[in-house]
Amino acid sequence: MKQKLESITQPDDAFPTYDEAIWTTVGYIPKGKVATYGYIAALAGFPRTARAVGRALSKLPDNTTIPWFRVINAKGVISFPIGSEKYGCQKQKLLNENIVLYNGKINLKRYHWEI
DNA sequence: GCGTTGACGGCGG
DNA sequence: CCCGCCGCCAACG
Repeated sequence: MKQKLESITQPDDAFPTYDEAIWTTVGYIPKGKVATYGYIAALAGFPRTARAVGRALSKLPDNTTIPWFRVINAKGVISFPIGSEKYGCQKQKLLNENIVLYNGKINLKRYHWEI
């Protein structure tokens, strides 16, 4: 993985596959910060593919080191059914980084990652 | 090729 | 602020 930050903004076939591009980009989200699906898609070089980002993340193995839990939707909400195991898992990982939810929502003004 | 399916986004009501 | 509708787009059957 020799890709550097600059390649995030200028992807041009910098990655072999769409999934690789997404996973790598997600890996750049700093601890304590979050990013929306659409934002990740744009940085990876595939604007308007927010939905596909979720699909790509769903392919990750359970033991992955990629911080998939730092990706939330544009409303600042975890994109899993409230109360589901996945939901609780993601919420816990975020809390571990001091990212708090207020009424189920994360304050994007405060926690969203900006390049 | 075509219709369906999502860990989505934005806008209007 | 909370829906709901519609647009988007990569997989999958």
